[in-house]
Amino acid sequence: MQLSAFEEDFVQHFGEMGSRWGIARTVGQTYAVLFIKQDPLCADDLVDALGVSRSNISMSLKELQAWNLVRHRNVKGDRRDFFTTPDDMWQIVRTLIEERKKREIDPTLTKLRELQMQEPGPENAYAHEKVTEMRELIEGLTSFYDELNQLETQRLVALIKMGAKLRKLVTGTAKILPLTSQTTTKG
Amino acid sequence: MQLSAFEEDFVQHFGEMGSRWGIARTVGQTYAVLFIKQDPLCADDLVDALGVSRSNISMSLKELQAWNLVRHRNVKGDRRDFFTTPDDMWQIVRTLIEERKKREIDPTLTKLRELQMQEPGPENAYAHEKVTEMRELIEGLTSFYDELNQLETQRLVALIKMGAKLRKLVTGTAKILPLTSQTTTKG
DNA sequence: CTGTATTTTCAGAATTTCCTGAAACTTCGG
DNA sequence: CCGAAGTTTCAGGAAATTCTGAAAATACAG
Repeated sequence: MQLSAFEEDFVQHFGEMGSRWGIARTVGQTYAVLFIKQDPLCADDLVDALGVSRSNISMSLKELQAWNLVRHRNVKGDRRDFFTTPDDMWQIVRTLIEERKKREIDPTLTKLRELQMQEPGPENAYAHEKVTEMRELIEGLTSFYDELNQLETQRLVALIKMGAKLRKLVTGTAKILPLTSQTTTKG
Repeated sequence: MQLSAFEEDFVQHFGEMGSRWGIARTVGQTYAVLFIKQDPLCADDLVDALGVSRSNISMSLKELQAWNLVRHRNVKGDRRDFFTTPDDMWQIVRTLIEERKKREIDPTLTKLRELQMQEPGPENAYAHEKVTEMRELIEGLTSFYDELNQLETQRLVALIKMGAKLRKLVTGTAKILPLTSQTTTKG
């Protein structure tokens, strides 16, 4: 399972970006190989393509499976496990955002809510207020995300393709949404 | 510059989340202290509050400044530098997204475009196609982001506050956007 | 220019994260 | 039940990242 120069370049990039994306080098490369190759691959194909240890591939695949980013396919008459990436790229985008939200945002939201339960002594009045402000902002953003996420992919694609029209639509909604809720936007 | 138990809890959380957010522990904590304290603080206040070295604070502040997440304020009659976080939380959100886009998405978009410049040999036909698919998806998403980002904060807040209404609005737009562009949504 | 207060730099120590190889485990045909 | 093919686990080594302390740089009053 040798990679062409073209594929190699693509795969290397995913390895290098790994640390910025919060995943290990090999995890990124493993995903990249599965993405760019049409046929399902088994673990040994990946060892061969990436030149890393068998156990590293095993753990990387496990992590990708935990993130729902690879699929497991049994090939009849072959005992080995074969893997691919899901075909629907939009599903991949949804999964990525969902997983990042789970890891990067939800724990903080939980902590902020927990902090807010406490009765603030007078010394913490300001801090308490800032925690509220941050919590409300994050809650607003995540509800917005939840709304978008509920749209079927077709509509989401349409919305995203709107481009410049979107701004006009929202601006044109001024009558429906005349910014009356300014009491809460003290910033 | 002692922190109250409440503040300490908040600051610790930002330290712990740091690695998930792709920033160093001290950078996260430094930001958290500046965020939760009303008055501008100098480097020594931060050393005191966090119990880390002076040089670590210096580098963390430098990094936060590079990200435009802290402001630098000169206090008259005091030679030291004082720092705060910007008041407008929405500006902070915009900055965070912008910086992450710059670090996590733009390099990949550049790489995908670069790969696409190459004439694909027949062996790379599939890979070339997948690169195109990924590039188009990312370009679509980033244009959508650019559109939202051009909205003034007030309108953005209004949009985000719409909640459930948003879905109806977009769905109601079906006549304006009757999903005619299905030729491109082969997924 | 000198002396003092403050900030920055950077080599290497400390810590964390990632990867490997050996061993254990699982699955399945015979 | 045995053996072979395949997979997973995990302790410890390798690599990368973060932090520290000492020294250098900067800023400024006198």
